[in-house]
Amino acid sequence: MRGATTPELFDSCSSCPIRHRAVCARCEPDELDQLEDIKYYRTFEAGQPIVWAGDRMEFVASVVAGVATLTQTMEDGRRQMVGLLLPSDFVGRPGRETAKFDVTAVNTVTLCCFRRKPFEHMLETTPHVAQRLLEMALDELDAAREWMLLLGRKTAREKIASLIAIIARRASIDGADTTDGVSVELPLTREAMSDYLGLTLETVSRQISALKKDSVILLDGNRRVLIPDMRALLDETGDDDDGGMLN
Amino acid sequence: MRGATTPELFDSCSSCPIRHRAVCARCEPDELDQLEDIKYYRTFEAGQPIVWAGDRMEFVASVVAGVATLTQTMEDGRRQMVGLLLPSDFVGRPGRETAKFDVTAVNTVTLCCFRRKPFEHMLETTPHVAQRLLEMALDELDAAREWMLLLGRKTAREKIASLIAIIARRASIDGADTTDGVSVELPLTREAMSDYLGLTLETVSRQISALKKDSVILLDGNRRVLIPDMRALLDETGDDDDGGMLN
DNA sequence: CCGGCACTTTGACACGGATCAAAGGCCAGA
DNA sequence: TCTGGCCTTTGATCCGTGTCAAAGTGCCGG
Repeated sequence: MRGATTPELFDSCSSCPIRHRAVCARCEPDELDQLEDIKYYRTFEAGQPIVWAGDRMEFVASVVAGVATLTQTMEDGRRQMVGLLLPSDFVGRPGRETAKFDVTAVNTVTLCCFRRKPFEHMLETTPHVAQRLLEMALDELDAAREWMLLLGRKTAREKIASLIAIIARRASIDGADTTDGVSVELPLTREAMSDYLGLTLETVSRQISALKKDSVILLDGNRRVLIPDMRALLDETGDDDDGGMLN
Repeated sequence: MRGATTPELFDSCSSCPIRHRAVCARCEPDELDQLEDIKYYRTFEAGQPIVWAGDRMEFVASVVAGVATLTQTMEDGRRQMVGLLLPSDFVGRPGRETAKFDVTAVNTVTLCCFRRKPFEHMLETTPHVAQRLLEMALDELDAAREWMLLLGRKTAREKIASLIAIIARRASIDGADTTDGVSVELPLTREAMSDYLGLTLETVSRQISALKKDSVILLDGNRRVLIPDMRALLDETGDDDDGGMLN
């Protein structure tokens, strides 16, 4: 998941065709050449599996465009999302032979893939890549821990409010005007939201309706959400801070 | 949290007084000198707070002995454990000024602390330390994701069985005989278990009683658990694999 | 324009776990 | 040995969310 990384890093390496934080920030030209040799792009359509848990992983990758999910499934079909991958997020784990989770495209996804073995080699020889990856992994760990609080202790209503707040925050990273009403496109179906939140899709639907009835949110179609008052939404999340949404 | 790191790494640097994976494996003598300068030990008694969320963090640390927890608390008192820290686990985050979670000693805890600023400096100049920390962070991320499945989708009974299995696995890393019955000391109170699992302590108690009634576990006092048949316990966890418990 | 399909909403009811309450162990200190 | 406090167990009841069912909505292709 994308954490609180500085936008400058993202753009600091404009000569790199990847233009991607994970491997691009602070890259030297010869390192970029090295990357060029081992990288390739792949595109996946909405709903398509990217990897299945247990598959052999030949690559690690960066999400360039689109949204993908990381999920775990139990034998009887119970499913839990454990990662939501947005552009700039990293897929795969250096040093791991077989995937541990299912990765699925939510909409059209473009990945910038790196062959795993050479990428691992580069990790060992190019210190700042390991440092950058460490930073990203720690951001994800923080996000995972917030998510654990949500899963373990929040009510269905708080979960929905939190999810909308999380998506709104990410969508408005480059500071869209927050003063009077924010509009967000939910990239997920009700079912995917339920997998994220540890609920059923019926409960998700009911709680969204309830928040609408109470004018905390407005719906435009059933994917676009209008937030008339961000403060009011944040009050519904159960969090004591604003998650960096307010000034 | 401790992941599937090789025991060799732990012992590979016997000259290092820290004898600790995070910073010790593959250390060169001069790097060890550098570490010596910035390290100090601290001990905390059972129940004592180690840091509060929001506190300024002057150090990062390794757990040398004892058990500590990472928890988040909501305004109304709802609490969720988000990390269980055992010996060799890492505390704190390089680059972070203020703690994000409460850290509490469960029993007597000894930390090997490193002053944060110099440690961060060493991270930048000593590549293999960043690589090692990356590996540890990714292990923790995997553990956090398993935990998310537990919190979001497992029943109370499955949660309890999973927790006992997790503790049993860690306790018997150096291959205690698994063939006929394993005995594990639970380091946590029922309340701490409930914080781990996203349950109430009453439910924890009831489900432990139920597993006992069904002879999946036996109790010796109420902290020591005997597992007559590991396979039977693992069947109760809802997981499809054995989590590396069986041969 | 219509039909079909996937997604969503709403309703009725069931059930697992929370809540409230009280009693039972266990250990440290007097 | 007795006492007080903390942890744990057990019981009764309640409520939030899951489950099952059916109807509504919107979109794409024919």
